[in-house]
This record gives sequence, structure tokens and C-alpha cells, in this order.
Amino acid sequence: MVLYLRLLHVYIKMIKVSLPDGSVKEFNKGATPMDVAMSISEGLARNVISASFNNTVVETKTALQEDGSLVLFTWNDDAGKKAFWHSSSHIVAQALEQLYPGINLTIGPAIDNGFYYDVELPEGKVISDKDFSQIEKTALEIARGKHDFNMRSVSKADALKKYRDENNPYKVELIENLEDGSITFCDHDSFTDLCRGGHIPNTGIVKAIKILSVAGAYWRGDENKPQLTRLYGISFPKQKELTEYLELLEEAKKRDHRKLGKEMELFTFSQKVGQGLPLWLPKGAALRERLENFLKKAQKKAGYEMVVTPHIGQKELYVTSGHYAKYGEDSFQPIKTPKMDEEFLLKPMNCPHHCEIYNSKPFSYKELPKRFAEFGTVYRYEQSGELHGLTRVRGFTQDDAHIFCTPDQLDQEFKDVIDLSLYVLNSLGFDNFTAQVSVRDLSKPEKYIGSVENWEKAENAIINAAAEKGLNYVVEAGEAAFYGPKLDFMVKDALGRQWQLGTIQVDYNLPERFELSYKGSDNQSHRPVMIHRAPFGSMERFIALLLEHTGGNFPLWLTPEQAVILPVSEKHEKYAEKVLNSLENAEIRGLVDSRNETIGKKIREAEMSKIPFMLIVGDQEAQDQTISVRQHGGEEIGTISVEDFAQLVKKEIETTLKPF
RNA sequence: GCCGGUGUAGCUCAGGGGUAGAGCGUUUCCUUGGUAAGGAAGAGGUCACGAGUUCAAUUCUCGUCAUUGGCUCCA
Repeated sequence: MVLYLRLLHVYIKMIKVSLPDGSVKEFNKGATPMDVAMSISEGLARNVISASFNNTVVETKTALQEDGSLVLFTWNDDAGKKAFWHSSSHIVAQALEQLYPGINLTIGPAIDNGFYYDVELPEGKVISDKDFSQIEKTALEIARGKHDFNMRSVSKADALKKYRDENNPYKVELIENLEDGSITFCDHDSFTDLCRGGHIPNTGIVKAIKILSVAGAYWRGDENKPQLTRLYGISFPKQKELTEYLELLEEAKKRDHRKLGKEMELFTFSQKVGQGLPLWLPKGAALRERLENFLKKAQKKAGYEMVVTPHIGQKELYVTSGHYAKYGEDSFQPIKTPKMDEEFLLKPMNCPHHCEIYNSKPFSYKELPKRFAEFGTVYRYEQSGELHGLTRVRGFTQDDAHIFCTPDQLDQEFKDVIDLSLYVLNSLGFDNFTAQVSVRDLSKPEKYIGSVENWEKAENAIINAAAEKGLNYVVEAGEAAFYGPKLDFMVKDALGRQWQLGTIQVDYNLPERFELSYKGSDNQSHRPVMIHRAPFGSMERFIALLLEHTGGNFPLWLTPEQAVILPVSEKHEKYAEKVLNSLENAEIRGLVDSRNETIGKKIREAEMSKIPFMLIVGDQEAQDQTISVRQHGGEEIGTISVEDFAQLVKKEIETTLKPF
């Protein structure tokens, strides 16, 4: 019977299309997603720009040949935007072909915010931002032509011939890696491009195109291959949306930590000191101290012990750890001493030092885990082009700690570190982070040291812990450190770029290399497991992201001077001090002597420093034993008593800094 | 390291082959004890650095350094 029905379907050329709402509709074989949209409503048909059929991206005019599930996408769907932006990259490519005859196109995918196209320009040509408006204009003219996007299959031989004739080695390379029969081109207007599909119906839907930037990008991401010119762009179905997007970018720039750091006098750089070596100004140093104390407190409760190690170590130390072999050449070069053959390296990480601390005395299994913590400043010779404000520097301080434990304790320790990391992120208002589990690239075993067995153990331990803690995590192959897999907490900056903050890494290799051991209950010597971890990651990057997230408006307890108390004349100073003293229990400081300064100036200074609470103390207040409290920005909270204010501050601190 | 951009007063920026400008800030004085207050007067720049072209370079060219958007990298 079933067979009969199926045959009947084939006979009358009908297909069943199931839709996301669960409904199933019948259509003539060869119906397109656009036909399906039309059958639902005209409005939907006007807005549908892309579709997926049986989980494969299709065009809106792809003829459906079999039963299956169909999802229609509009501009409001991510998949719709992808199709829109990818189609836009075709339009821009056509504009580039018109403007730069002899150009070689390579690839032009959609990305999270827009699209890019990698091209090889004709000899001697460059594109700079001055050329953007011309490209945008040309692309828009093409778009206005309302040209349909049409897919067609091409044989491998024909495809190769086309691009060999055009002398485009990049497309040839791409096609050579494709299977004959699966190769498709996409045409619109007079333009043709190798493409696997996913386009909007026609170019006319694209109403606004903006070229955002130009950059160099290596072919296939390989720095040994030719460098192409990459144009980044974005497009919208309405001009207004482009304007809004550009305004959003402007807003984001205001939260740039480099701008805020300068305004708030937190840190600076000096050409004389050197590239990528931040100088912390008094207010920035105070902020760092606050953060350090916050973490130290939590770590103390979690059973960590502080240690201190020097900033340099003998070369031999890093040869033992394996870091020298891996990074020696590309690092700050050894420091010589008057003695022959004696070389020291600036420490690029704290682990080897901490291993030697562990080695300073024998441990029983009863004493484990040992948790050694240090705010350790390290130096890494990052490529000059990679330096970026405080997020990528050459000298930075890790909130580092190494946990030495028995294999049995690993799971629990790892989970405890996850808890600590989450506590840190949550306390400081980072709610939008993702967890990334970085594992080996199995195809490149030469990149990693240590036994396969240990790697598998470590990777499983991390994935289990992440799953059990309910983290929203992704697994990235090939992102592991050379000595072990890791779990990183990723946070986006103001412009949406992802940065790694906290990190937790399982390491079976260093204990091996440093011959670490403990005496087990069986009276035998055993190898401990090591966890590297840094909940902030580095003070520098963490503060950078904290600035971009808060726009500089920190929770009360974080600012160097949380409250300014402004006695308006000498006779009120005693009273101001009383206010101060009553607040001191709540960790408030910062009496500013304002005797010889005008009120307005002090207020201005306070506001510029983004101090969230300001107290003005005068006759009235002294008499009533009250304070008038204003929040940053000038909004008056009200008049309250000294005691109430102290309570308010205490409450603020308690709610912000939940006990760990 | 590579491909683009940028570098002018403390900050934000304009200018442009004839050795410099604005706003804000800063200094002094006056006014005002109350929320980025008003008035007056001043200070402050080898126009990142070096070389070249030129009668003349801050301006044009090249190099260096720094910075910035990407790529590669990220212990």
C-alpha cells in the first residue's frame, strides 16, 4: 500500500514538503521554495530571500524534486542574512571586475557581520580606502539592475578551462579539489562565479552596500602562499539599516578600552619603553590592585597558596619544559652574564618555576592537591602586527596558578576551577561569554608533545567537566596548546572580536619533564597531574574587556576612589572625615582635599573619573547629619544620613561581590 | 612578519611648498562656596624621527619608528 502511494506520487509528479510548523503540503514536482512561500502568503513571498531543503542551503528558485523538509529564510534569519551578504559579495566582485580589469577573484563568503572578497589585483594596482566609494557606487548600480541569480551545473573540464583561460590559478586550485558533477556556477547580469550556492532571488534586493576595510590575507590562510587583497563589506535591504549599523560602530568606538584608558588615566604606552609594554598609571594600578585583591580573597578560600618567583630563569629551565624548542627562536633572546655559557631568559610563563617549587620538597598523596598561585608578569615577543592596546601585549601579568593533584583528584579540581572562573566572570558582569574546549588537530601529531594516551585522558576530562558544569561550550580541533588541551572562556570586545580571557589547561607533560612525584598510599612514587589556570587570563586583557563591557562605569567597589567627599569649606572637613570613617568599614576611601579648589572643578573631576557616588557636605548637611548623594551623571538619589549611606555602600558591595 | 590606513598643542581634530590653527583642558587674576559655572589675560608645538627633491619641506618622495584595520601567530 505504501509502495503504491509512493508510485502514485511519482506518477502524478507530486512531492510532499514539510514546513517548520509541522504542516505538510503537496506541490507539483519541480516547485520552488518561492512557490511554497507564495502558497503560504504573498507577504512571505516578498520577503523570502533564501531557503534550506533537507538541511541543505538552496536557492529560492531551486526546483524541488523529492519529498523533504523546507525552511524559508527572510532577512530576519541568520541564514537569510548569510545568503544576502554572500550574494552581495558577488555584486561587489562584479564591480571589482569592471573597475580593475585583469583582477583574479578567489573566494567571497559571508561572515558574521557582512562579507569579504579575496582578490588578486593586477600588477601594480592597490586598493585603499579612497577607492571604496567608487566600488560602492559601481556595485549599487549593478544591484539596481535587479539581475536574477541563476545557478547552473558545469563539468569539471569546462570549469577548469574557463579559469585556465582567464589565468586564475586560485579558482583552478579550488576546482581541482572539487568532484566532477558537483560543480556549479552562479550567474547574474554578465557576471559568472564558481559558487556552491545560497543566493537571494535577485540583486535588486540589495539597497545599500558599504565597503568597510581593506586588508591583506594569505591565500588559504597560509603565510607561505601569496597574499591577496581582502575587501570587507556589509550590505542591507534598506539604506536606513546601513546608517544605523554605522552608528552602532561609532558607538562601539566610544567604548574602546584604549580611548577609555587614556581618558580615565589608567595606562599609557611609551615609544621609549617599547612596543607592547604598557605603563600603568596610578589609577590603573589601583584598579589592578582591586582586582587582584578580589581574586586573592576567593583563591584563599579555595585553598590556593601564594608563591613568588623571579622574572628570569636559566635557559636550561625552558629546555627542560620544552618551551625553548618550541618558541626559543621567536622569543626575546637570552640574557648573557659575564660568565661564559650562562644564559637566562625572561620568563614567558610561570609553569616551570612553579614546577620547581613543587620539586622543592617531597609530597605525600595526603598533602595533594597543592595549589600555587602567583600574579606573575611574563614577557612574550609577539609579532609586531599582532599587538593591540592592552589585549595583546609583550609584557603582561597572569593571574596564574598551578594545581598539582593525583589523577583521581583531577575531575574535582577541574570542576572547582570552572566554578572559580564562573564566579569571577559573573561577579564582574560578564554574562555573555562562551566556553571553548581546545583539543588536538589529529592530523598534525607533530605539533604536540606527550603521549597519545595522556592527551586522550586530558581531553576527556575537560569535556566531561564542561558538560557536567552545564557550560555552553564548543570544541575546537587544533586550538590546543602544544603540551595539553584547554578550556578557555571567550568574551567579545566592543567591536565583536572574540578574546580569550580565563583559561584552564590540563597538563600531563610538564610533570613528566620535571619529574614531579608524590608518594601514594601504596608507598610508591607517582606522577601528579598539573592544571594551569588563570580566571582573568591576564590583568591587561581582562581590564581591557572590562572597560569595553562597562564603558568605564565599574561597579562601585572597583574604582580607585569610589566616592569623593567634598567638604565645601575648612570647617566641614571634620564632618567629612566622620563620613569617611563611617564608610571605611565598607572599604571606601578617597577624601579629596578640596579646600583650595572650587566645587565645580572637583565635581567635574569626579565625574570625569567616573566616580559613581559623590557626596557634597555643607552647613545644611552638617546640621541634619545627612548627605546629599548624587550618582555619576548628576542624578540626585536623595538626602540620606551618614549611617544609611554606609549601609547603601555595604549593600552595593555585597550584591556586587557575592561571597565565594 | 605581511597587506592597507594614520602620526599636527595635554585631549579631539582642522589646515597645507613660504617655519602653524580651533574647541576642550591647563596657568594666573576676578566673580561664585552647590552639581561638567561666568569674565579677563597667558603658557604650551623641531607639525613622530631621518634622508632626498626644492631658493624654501610640517606639507612632495623614500626609509625608520610608533599606532591602527585585517592575515599569519598566540606557551
